[in-house]
Amino acid sequence: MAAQAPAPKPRKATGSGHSGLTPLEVDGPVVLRFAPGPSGPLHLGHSRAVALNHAFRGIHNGKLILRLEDTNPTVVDPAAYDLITLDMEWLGAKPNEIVVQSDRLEIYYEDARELLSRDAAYVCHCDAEKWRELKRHSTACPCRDDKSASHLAAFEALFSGGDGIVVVKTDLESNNPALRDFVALRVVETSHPRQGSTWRLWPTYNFAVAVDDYRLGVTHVLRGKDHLNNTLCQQWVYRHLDWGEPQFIHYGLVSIPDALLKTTTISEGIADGDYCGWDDPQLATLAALRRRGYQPQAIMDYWIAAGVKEADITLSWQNLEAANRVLVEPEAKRLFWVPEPVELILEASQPLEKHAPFHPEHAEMGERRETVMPGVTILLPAADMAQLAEGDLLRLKNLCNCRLRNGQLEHVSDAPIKGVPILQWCVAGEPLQLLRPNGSKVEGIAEPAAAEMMGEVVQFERIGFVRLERSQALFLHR
RNA sequence: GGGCCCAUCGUCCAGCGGCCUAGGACAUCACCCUUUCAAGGUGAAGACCGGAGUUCGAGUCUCCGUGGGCCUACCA
Repeated sequence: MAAQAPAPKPRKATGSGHSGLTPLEVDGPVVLRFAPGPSGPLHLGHSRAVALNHAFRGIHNGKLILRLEDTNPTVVDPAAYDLITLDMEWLGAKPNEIVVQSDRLEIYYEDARELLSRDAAYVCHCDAEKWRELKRHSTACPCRDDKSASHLAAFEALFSGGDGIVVVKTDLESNNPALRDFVALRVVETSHPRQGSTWRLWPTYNFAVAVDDYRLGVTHVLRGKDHLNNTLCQQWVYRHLDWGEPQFIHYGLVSIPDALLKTTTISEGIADGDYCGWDDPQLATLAALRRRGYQPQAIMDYWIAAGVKEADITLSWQNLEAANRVLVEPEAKRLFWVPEPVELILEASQPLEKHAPFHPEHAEMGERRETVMPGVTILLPAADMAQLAEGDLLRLKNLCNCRLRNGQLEHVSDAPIKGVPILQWCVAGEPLQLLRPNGSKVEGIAEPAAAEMMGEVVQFERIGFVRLERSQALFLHR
């Protein structure tokens, strides 16, 4: 309910600071929608729309519809319906209702008939190129004002065969070429993953969106600025049909550096073996971020902080990482991981005890204990060892101080000594390959405790946060 | 070519005519702390795209310029 405000205050500010969002102008219940095309799972770019719509649903105790826009049978990925739903749930934005456009074709047909009978649309049989060319010069095609034929009859004929499109009349004179007459329905013979070949007449984006937003009772259309002209087109449908309009709100475009977001390119890359799947850690799909250990809350918070300004913005990975670090740091267990290990024998007169806390500030999280016997082989990072020379002192972290002599480690003492280089080490452990988002891989050995933490986000000391998987550690961020 | 939208520190946000000698977060730099190069503490550096106007007064309003983005599909 939105009944808290006696009068809907236009441009109400105040909202900055808390959730950060300025509440919507409301007059009754709020219905929002997130409307992706099911051509693949969601990526980081989509998550902004999810975050904003979800946040406003929360503020106004409204309803959020997930609308799957699958009116182009040629680009539908049947798996995407479930993947998208799952991604939304992961983000904590489970929709109240899911609608699929291909289930609603008859609704679009009905509204198309109404448009035709009101002379607000026409059936056109012209060549596509020619029609476009005429439009470019603000001139009507012969079909547009052909009163001799029944456009309604021509429309019905399209169901059984033949070519033709249904066009919504707008203003051909408009000096904005993007707004002159637009196609509402066209023939697509390709079989649809959900509908098969039951239908051959499919609505286009602008028409289906206008119909659905109205028919589903959407009160606030919140979407990117790239839809500015689409909104103008869609408003023609509202006017032709005497429909009340929802409130249209546009936020600026986001540019996401170093990220491949184009669904078709990704799926090609998967097919070619460049990526292991939608969750390949090199990608910026939500599946990939989830797999690497990103917390949904970090992503949601990031977008809420960005708000709904109309200025275009650039995503800062660093800032997103910082938001995630805040969430992950208090929970992540610390672990040694020795990259590209070199082997050295430990010389000691008695067994040594390792006591390493899982978290330096949370003793209650326990510690890693290990008894190290004299004579065992210690694994140390090759890069660190390269810095040391014969006779140097070094400290095996949380264990003891050693002197490097004759290719061996000579136990010297146990208490830490100021100024002595501290190295991570392990005796034996889990071979774990570190996989960075740029695709690079480093072999290494993690201490045995890692075996019990599969699936968890942990912090490899001096490396950064990673999420553990079977034989891999997926790099999250520093 | 045409149209639409936008313009404050590196990034994101705040600022809605005087409270701004422009504030915050993250990033950066320095120092402190530290058996992690994480976290934490202290401090520093860092922006109103340009030009006209309106006004007693402009980051805040108007116009022009410049820059950027998007749309101009029988894609979504």
